[in-house]
Amino acid sequence: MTTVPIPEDWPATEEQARAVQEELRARLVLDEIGPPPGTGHVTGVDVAYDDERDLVAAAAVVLDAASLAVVAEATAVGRISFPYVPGLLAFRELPAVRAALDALPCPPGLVVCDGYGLAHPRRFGLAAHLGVLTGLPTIGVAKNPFTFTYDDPGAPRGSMSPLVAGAEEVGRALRTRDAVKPVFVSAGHRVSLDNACAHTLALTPAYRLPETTRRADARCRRALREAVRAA
DNA sequence: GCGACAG
DNA sequence: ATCTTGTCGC
Repeated sequence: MTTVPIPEDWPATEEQARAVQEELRARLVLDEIGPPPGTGHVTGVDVAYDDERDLVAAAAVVLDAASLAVVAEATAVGRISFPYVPGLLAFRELPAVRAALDALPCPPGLVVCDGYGLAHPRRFGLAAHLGVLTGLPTIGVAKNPFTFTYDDPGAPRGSMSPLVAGAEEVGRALRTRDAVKPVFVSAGHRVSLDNACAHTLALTPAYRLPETTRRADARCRRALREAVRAA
């Protein structure tokens, strides 16, 4: 387990945070397909909080993309860097996520975020932001449609429908298990939406949520309990 | 102005 | 995200 550093230039206000998003958005790479599913590494990242004690814990869990076996993992614990504000989630989660990724003993490959990438008010959600900061290929898989709309996909696993903002397709509602509520996939950095959906299906052989996020969620919660116990 | 709103 | 009991089902 490592410690989370809060960057010196981290925004202190929502105003500054929004300005950072507008600026970094220009560096987002959207013309790459990304790595093919089932090869190399796939890494899940997630964060847990204890607002009372001002504690944050993040985990990065690396899976072998073919077998979905855990290859490596790392955790980071520190202080909360930003409040939760819809549209500014990245400023709350990124310092901890980056610290966990930096502590990994091997390359993460594709990174799967718990949240959105392009599907965002300014088209620069958590996954897009993480991708620009690290250069890594990233995608976002969220549990809720946020402010976007969609038509319910067909019942069979693999069915999908566009997640839209007005007339723009910002992501996709993807059914990962038969007749179970869909997940909401969006491209992050250097990965196409089609490929992001293919990866999500490859990561959901048994549950609604990707194995990457399930593993990372369990791991960061444990790291948080241990940090609370020690504090 | 009011309500909704990833995690 | 987090607070929380039982309960239905494989």
